[in-house]
Formats: sequence, structure tokens, C-alpha cells
Amino acid sequence: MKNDSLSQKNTTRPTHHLPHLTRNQQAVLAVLRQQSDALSAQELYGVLREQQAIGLATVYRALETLKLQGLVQSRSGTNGEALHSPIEQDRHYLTCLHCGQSFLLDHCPVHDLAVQVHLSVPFKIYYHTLEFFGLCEPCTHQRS
Amino acid sequence: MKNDSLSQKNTTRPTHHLPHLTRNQQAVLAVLRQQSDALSAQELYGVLREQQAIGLATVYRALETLKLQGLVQSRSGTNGEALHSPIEQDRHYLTCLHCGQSFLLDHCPVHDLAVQVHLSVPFKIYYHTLEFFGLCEPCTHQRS
DNA sequence: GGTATTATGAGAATGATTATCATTCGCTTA
DNA sequence: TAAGCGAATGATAATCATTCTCATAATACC
Ligand SMILES: [Mn+2]
Ligand SMILES: [Mn+2]
Ligand SMILES: [Zn+2]
Ligand SMILES: [Zn+2]
Repeated sequence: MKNDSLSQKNTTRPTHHLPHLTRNQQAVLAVLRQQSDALSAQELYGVLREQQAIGLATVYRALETLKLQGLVQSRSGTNGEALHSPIEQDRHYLTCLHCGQSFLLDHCPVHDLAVQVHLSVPFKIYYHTLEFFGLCEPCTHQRS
Repeated sequence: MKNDSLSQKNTTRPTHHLPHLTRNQQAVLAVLRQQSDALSAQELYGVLREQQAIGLATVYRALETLKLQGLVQSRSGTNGEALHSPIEQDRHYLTCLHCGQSFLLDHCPVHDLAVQVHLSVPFKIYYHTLEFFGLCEPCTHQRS
């Protein structure tokens, strides 16, 4: 019962340099990666609970850890809650101030420049957020 | 008593096209314009109360109106609260995920591109938000 | 093993933003 | 100038995402 190959109790194989991810942190990352779009912590919590037992506080803590690790990025949703997604994702939106609708931008204008960003201070950039606000066509008409 | 030059009871001179601003909305805009950096609704509320009587709800409603009017812009602060500033302002930051410190970018990389943004849908852009996240020099060292 | 350290969860606490709703204001019209 | 009416206001309650507490469990380290 020591050498059992069943119990994958090992949360992570003790590599050396990077802080390892716990079972929960891995689960959070896995869910984010299999989702097509960003999730709020609450939504993430809901999805995770269908697969395993986990506390809400743990989800929040995992997200924080994953961000520090450069594995996850977050942006603020229209309603204020934070939306999380794997660091690979590079999407941005146009959001209407009147109806709240968001339109996905077909290309990130910053991605290229990112590196060129003239920094006055040494800083290691992990990701960026970019969003445009204004009025969608229909809303420019409506009064009020 | 009609031509009194004292009572500036007129909230706005009835121009024609744009919806006029109420006294309170003007006050909110005025404060934002005289501030060097973005303010949260709560801070704005505090400043305003020193000058006049106004309700917190009104501050929130004024900000919403001013945004629809293209006079004010908002972004999300690190702690979640929304920060507001006059539309003219075009500042962006580098924010450290570890210590939370923010560094003002000396130049907006998007401003130029803004117009070029390839839109798949007709949309009238009022403003944009842009922020970089990562680790500041000191924080890249510290363990944890 | 045996202890020090970190992670976890349940639930309370916090705090910004919204929703209510009764009252007041401002403009139009008679 | 007075009455009418819809928008604006403000005090307050309600929401709700996120954080904090603290006792317990898991894991690392020797
Ligand atoms: Mn991008
Ligand atoms: Mn800009
Ligand atoms: Zn719209
Ligand atoms: Zn830092």
C-alpha cells in the first residue's frame, strides 16, 4: 500500500525550480484550458464542484497563484467581476456602453507592440488587457 | 430676478442636440477634470460632499450618464473598484501581480492604432483601456 | 516517525455597486 | 404665474463578488 500505482496522491512530482502546483491548482488550470472563453471565479467554482470537492476560497487562491506563475490572466468583466483564462489566450473586445454587448476583436493590436513598449522601469510583462468602449451601431440611434 | 447674474441656477444652457447635464452631473465632471488622476466613485463622493450636498447614488448615476455622453471614461482598479477620469486622459499602467504597484506608461501604444482597429462591426469608439501585468524588478527576485 | 509549513474549507466580514421608492426639481403649457 | 408631468435625487436596503478568520488536513523535511 505504499507503492500503490492507483492512488495518485502525488499532487506534483517534486521537480526543482518552479513552485509546484497542488492538485486543486492543477484542476483550476485544467478547467480554464478546456473552456473556450473566460470564466469568473464563481463560474469556475461551479464547474469544479461537478468534478471534485473544493472550496470557493481555494479557487480564488489558486487563481492568484496561477497568475503569479504566469499561467493565467485576468480581466474585469462589464459587471465588475474578474474573468480568468489561460495565459495563451489573447482576446479583446469592443463593448457598448449602452447595451453592454461585447464584440470580439478579430486581432490584437498590442501583441506586436508589446515587446516594443518603452519601459522606464525594468518589468517582466506576463500579459496585457485591452478593451474598447463606445456605442454599437444600433445604440447610436436610440434616443436617451 | 430673471437676469440675475448671481444664481447660476441654469444647469446648462439649452443647446440643441446633446442631452443637457444637470447641476450634479456638471459638478461630477468638474471634479474629475480638476483631479490629476482617476478617482473611484466613493472618492469622488467624498470630494463632492465638501462642496455641496449630493447623494452617493447620484454620483454613480452621473458617471453612467457622462460615459454615455462620451465625457468620462472608466477602468478597473487593482482592487476591483472602478476608477473614473475625463475622457481626454489617456494613461496606462504596468501593474505588478505580486506587490500591486503600478507604473505609469510614458506613452500610449494604442492611441495611434486606435483608428486603424479593424472592426468587423460598425462601432463608435469613445475610449479604450490598456494595462500590462507582470512582475516589477524587485518582485522577480523574492521567493514565493 | 515527528514536527514545521502550506493548503484547504466553511462561514463570517467587507465593501463597492444596484435597486427601491418616496420626494423634489425643472421644464412645458395653459 | 400655476398646474402637470417626467426626470433627477437621496436615503436606505439589498446584492454579490472577493477577502478574511481560524480550525483542520495535507505535505514537506529531517
Ligand atoms: Mn492582446
Ligand atoms: Mn491609450
Ligand atoms: Zn449597444
Ligand atoms: Zn512588485
